[in-house]
Amino acid sequence: MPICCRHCPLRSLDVFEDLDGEEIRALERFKAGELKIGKGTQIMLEGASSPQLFTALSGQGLRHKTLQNGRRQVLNFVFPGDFLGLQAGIMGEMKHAVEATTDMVLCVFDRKDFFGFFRNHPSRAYDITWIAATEEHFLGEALASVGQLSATERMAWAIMRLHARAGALGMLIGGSRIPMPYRQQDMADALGLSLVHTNKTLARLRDRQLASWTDGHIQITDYDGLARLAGPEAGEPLQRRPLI
Amino acid sequence: MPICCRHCPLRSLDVFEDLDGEEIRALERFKAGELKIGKGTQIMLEGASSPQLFTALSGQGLRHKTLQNGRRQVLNFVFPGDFLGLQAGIMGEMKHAVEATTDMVLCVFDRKDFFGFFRNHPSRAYDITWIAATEEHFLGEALASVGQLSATERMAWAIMRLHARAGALGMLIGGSRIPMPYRQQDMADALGLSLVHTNKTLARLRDRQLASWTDGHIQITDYDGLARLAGPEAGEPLQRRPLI
DNA sequence: CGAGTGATTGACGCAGATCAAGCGAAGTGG
DNA sequence: CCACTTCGCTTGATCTGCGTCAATCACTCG
Repeated sequence: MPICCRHCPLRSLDVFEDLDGEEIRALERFKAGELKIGKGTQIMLEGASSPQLFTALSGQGLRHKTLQNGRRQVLNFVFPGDFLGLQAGIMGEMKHAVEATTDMVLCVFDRKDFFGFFRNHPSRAYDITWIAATEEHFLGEALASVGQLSATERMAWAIMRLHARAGALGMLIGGSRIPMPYRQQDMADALGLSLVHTNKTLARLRDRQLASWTDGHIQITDYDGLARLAGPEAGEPLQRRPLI
Repeated sequence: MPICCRHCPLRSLDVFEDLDGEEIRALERFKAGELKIGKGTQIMLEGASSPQLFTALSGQGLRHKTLQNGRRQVLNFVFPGDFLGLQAGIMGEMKHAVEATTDMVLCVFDRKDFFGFFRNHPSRAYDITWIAATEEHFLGEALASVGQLSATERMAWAIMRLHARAGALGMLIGGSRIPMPYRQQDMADALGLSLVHTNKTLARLRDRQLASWTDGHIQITDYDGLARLAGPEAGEPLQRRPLI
């Protein structure tokens, strides 16, 4: 019943690197199963040492961490193909929580097999390091955005990134409509803005005919205008990347 | 003339994991040389594919990225033991710049040997992934600080982190005096604050007898008070970590 | 001694936070 | 099936933390 990795619908996408037959078989041996979860489910808790690692196969979610003062920082949005739990696998404990915002299907791996897999498959180990380095790069960009851009620019940056990611996964509707199964509060917590100001910033983007967020989707109406606000880096297409 | 890894003065510190003789010899073979650079030198440029990777042996520096609008985000401060250039090694191109703020000595590795080293030494590969995951974790914390904390709290957080890092490396003077070879502008760019407000925030910390930054050093005068501002996570001691 | 760099301090203005109220859609339980 | 609650979005009014501008001071260096 679980999808065999060789028939994984994600792997046929251009963004994901190809693997040869032997490599795929190794992955299938590593794979422990598949998990369907409902929207709103907590996938991993902050501070927990999850016994399992996951790859998102379908659905969306978000990574976030909660501070002592009750405030919350959204670190990233989770899309299909994302590898979840690397910190638990490597460092022994999750440093942020992961939660599903739609129903999701996850590919499950056992943490106890992780080190062996890493050791016996150096190319996959390299891929995992690539993923960690890329995640690090993303957080650096996010930090620069939150630290140095205005609310409007941050929002444009976030929309550009979401557009690039959704585009690479073939999730865009009509080329410019991005699935957004999140609340404005989630976006606010991602960009370090208040909910109210997030709402008003979105209203301004709508008035300026740049993009509008309605009904669970963001519709981009002026890509170049957004890109000008967001800075050049935000528009770059995603690099081809490994899929574990 | 270069220090042999087996006599590396850093490795005898408690924060760094031990390696057995064979592992050390492998590191020595990977090591291409040593580099002394003067303060102010650019070690790696944003966007460049550095032919070399480094480990900081002594001195301090900073990682930063520059935005299109001319503003700058400092991602992290560089301390001895830090591995520099992972992104160039893995992703082919640095996503941020690294610059020395004091004279530094760097341990040099050739990028062309990197993949082979990674493949032939799975434990080292694991260590490198550990480093990437830890760096990711740090950036997540930094993002949460910049996104959700007030100027005073951010400053307290930064000082706590610097204290922990300097302490683990035995760089503290009298247990609470942290070497700070940076300008207030650097701290401002790290915390997403203006220079003026950074200065005023420091003045407030000084008035409240929490910490004072003078003469290239931060003196902590009320550790618990700072910790209360910064949040519990900031005070945690550093995990033991690999040294490449 | 003049020029440059970094720290410091005051005055002022604004982007964005906070407070408050209202709205529609979607439960939900009696 | 209809009150009643809850949740998320929207909008206006007000407040404030922090940015910006500007001037001064202390040091260092050629």
